[in-house]
Amino acid sequence: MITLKQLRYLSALSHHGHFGKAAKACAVTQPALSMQIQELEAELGVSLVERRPGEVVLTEIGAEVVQRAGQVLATTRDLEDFARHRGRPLTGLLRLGVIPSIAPYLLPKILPALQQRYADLCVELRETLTHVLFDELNRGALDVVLLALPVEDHDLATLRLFDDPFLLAVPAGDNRPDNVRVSVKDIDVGRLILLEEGHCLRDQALAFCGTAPLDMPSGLAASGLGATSLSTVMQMVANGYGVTLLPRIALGVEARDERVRVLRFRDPEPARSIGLAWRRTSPRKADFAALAQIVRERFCA
Amino acid sequence: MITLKQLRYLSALSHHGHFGKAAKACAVTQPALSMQIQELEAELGVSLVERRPGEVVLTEIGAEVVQRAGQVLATTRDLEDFARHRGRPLTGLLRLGVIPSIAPYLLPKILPALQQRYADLCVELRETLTHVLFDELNRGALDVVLLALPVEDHDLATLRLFDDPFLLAVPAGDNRPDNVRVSVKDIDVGRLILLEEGHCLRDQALAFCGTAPLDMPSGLAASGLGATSLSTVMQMVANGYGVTLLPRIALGVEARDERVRVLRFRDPEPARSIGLAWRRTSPRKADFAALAQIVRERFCA
DNA sequence: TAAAAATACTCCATAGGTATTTTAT
DNA sequence: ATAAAATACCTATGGAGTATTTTTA
Repeated sequence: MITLKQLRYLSALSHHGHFGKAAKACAVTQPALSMQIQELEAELGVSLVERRPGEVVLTEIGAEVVQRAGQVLATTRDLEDFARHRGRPLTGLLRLGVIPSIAPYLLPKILPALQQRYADLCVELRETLTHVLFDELNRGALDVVLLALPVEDHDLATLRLFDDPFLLAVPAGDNRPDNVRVSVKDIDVGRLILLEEGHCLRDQALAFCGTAPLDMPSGLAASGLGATSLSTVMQMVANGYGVTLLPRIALGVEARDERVRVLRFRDPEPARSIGLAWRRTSPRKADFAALAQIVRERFCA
Repeated sequence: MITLKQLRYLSALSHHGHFGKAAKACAVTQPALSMQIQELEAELGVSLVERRPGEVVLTEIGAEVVQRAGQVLATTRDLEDFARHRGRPLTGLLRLGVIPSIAPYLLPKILPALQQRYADLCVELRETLTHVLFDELNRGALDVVLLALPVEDHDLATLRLFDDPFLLAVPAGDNRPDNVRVSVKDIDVGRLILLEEGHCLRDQALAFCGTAPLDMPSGLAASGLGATSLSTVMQMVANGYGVTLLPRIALGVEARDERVRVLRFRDPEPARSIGLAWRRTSPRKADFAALAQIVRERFCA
C-alpha cells in the first residue's frame, strides 16, 4: 500500500536529484530514503528514477508520478491547514512569498502591523522571482504570494490589492523642466536601466515602453551587468548612467539620493497591479483576506 | 505526521457511520481504526467525529476534512492507476458503473467483445442510479460510468457515445394507425407510466412531455407503485395500464410482447445522449477511449 | 443489560539507523 | 580513488490483534 511518506521522499528526490541530499532534506538517512523509493517502485510496478552516476534523472513515468504526487501532497497540506486554522484566522505559520521589487517597500510597513494585530502568527518569508514563487506555491512550500498581477496560472486564485504607478527616475542633471509630466515616448530606451532577466518589473517596464524584450539594447542591463535590486539600478541612475522606471512604493526608500530626480508620467500613468496569489484549493482564504485588509489599510489611497 | 491510512479509515468511518463496520470494511479490528482516528484528531488538533450512542456523526470540521480526504485519496488512486496502467490500455481492473436504463441492453453486447479483445481486463460492474454513481466516481470507488448526458458535475469529464431516441410503447389494442409517426402532444400524460423517482429516464421523459416533475399525475408511478425496471413498466403497458417512453436500445429486449405496439415519434425524435463520465483527474483516459470505441462500433448507426 | 467505543497489553512488522559493499567514473 | 547508491543487519517505534473496561441508552 502506497504511503504519503513515499510520495514525500519521491518529491524531495525529484527536487534534489540526489538521494543523499533528498534524504537530508527529509531529515532521514540515505538508505532510509532509498528503501522507500524502491518500495514505491515495487508497489507501482514501474521504475521511477534512473540511477546514473553523478545524477538521478526521472523516467518519463517517474516525472508524471512526481507531478501527481505533488498534487496529493498539496491537497493533504491543504487538509491539514484547514483543520488547524479553522476559525482562527492568521494563527500559526504563514509562509509568504514576495517578489524583490515589492518586498523591501511593502514588508516594513505591514509586518509590524501583522505581528501586533495577530500575535499568534509566525510569518516565514521567501523573496525571489515570480516563477520560483509559483513553483513553490504549487508544491505547497508557500501558502501565499505577494506579486504583480496578472497571473496566468489557472491553479492559482488571486486578489488585487492596489495599483502601483511607475515614475521616471532620471539623473539630477537632466534638463527636463519640473512640474511637467513626462510621456512614455520621452524615454530614451537606449539609456533605460532595468533589473536583470526574470524580474517581472523588467518585463512590465519594457511592455510600457513598447519594446519587445528580445531586441532590447537597454544600457547596462544588456551588457551583462543586470542589476538584481532596485537599489543598484538607482545607484546607476544617480551616477548618470541612465534612467529607470521606479514603482511608486519604492519612492521613499530609493529616491532619497539628491543626484536623482523623479518625474511623474502623464495620465494615464503606467502602473502595475499588486496582488496576492494562492492555490485555488487552499483552505486559508480567510487568512489571505485578513492579510489583504492589512495591506490595503496602508497602501490604498 | 498525517498518513493516508488515517484518511482511508476516516473516509470509511464517514461512510459507515459506525466504528465497527468501518473497521470491517478496512479489514482491520475496531480498536485499530479507533486508534488511528484518535491519532488523526490529535494531529489536526480538532475533533472530527462525535461519538454518540448508536451513531457516529461528523462534526462540521470533520465533514470538511472528510471531503478533503476524499480528494487526497482519489488523487492518490489516480496516481496508482496511472503508474500501473501506463501504456497498456484496458488491463487489470476496470470498475464500471451503469445506470439501470442502459445496463441490460448495452452490456450484453459489449462485455463479450471487451473480454475477447482485452483478455487481461477484469470488469467490475455496478448498476444503480446516476447520483449514486457520481458519488462513487468522485470517491474513487468507480473508474468510469456509462450514463445519459448531460452531466453537470464539473469535476467530471464526459464523452458522448451515441444518441438513443425514445419510442412510444402503447398497448396492442391502441387504435392509432400504423405507419404514422406520433407526436409528443399525442401522449396522454395521465396514462404515462415511468420508472420511480431518481431514474434519469423518468426526468427526461417528463421533460420531453413538457411536464414539470412536481405536478406529475403519472398513473401507477404516481400512486406509489413506481417501477424499478423498464421490464416492469413494459409489463404494465402490455396489460393495458398505460403507455411509456421506451429507449430504442431497449427495443429488442423489452418490446417482444405481442400485446405491445411501439410507435416512432415525428422528427425531430426525442432522444437521450448516452455517454461516459470519469473524474477529470483520472489517468485512464486511454482506457475510456478504447471502451468508447467498443461501444460505438456496436451502437453508432 | 446490551451495544459500541475506548483502553490495556502484547506482539510483530517495518521504518530507520549504522556499517559495509557495490558500482561507475 | 572517490562519490553515490544499494545492501546487510540491528533496533525500536508503533500499528494491529485479543481481551477487557467504560459508557450510555
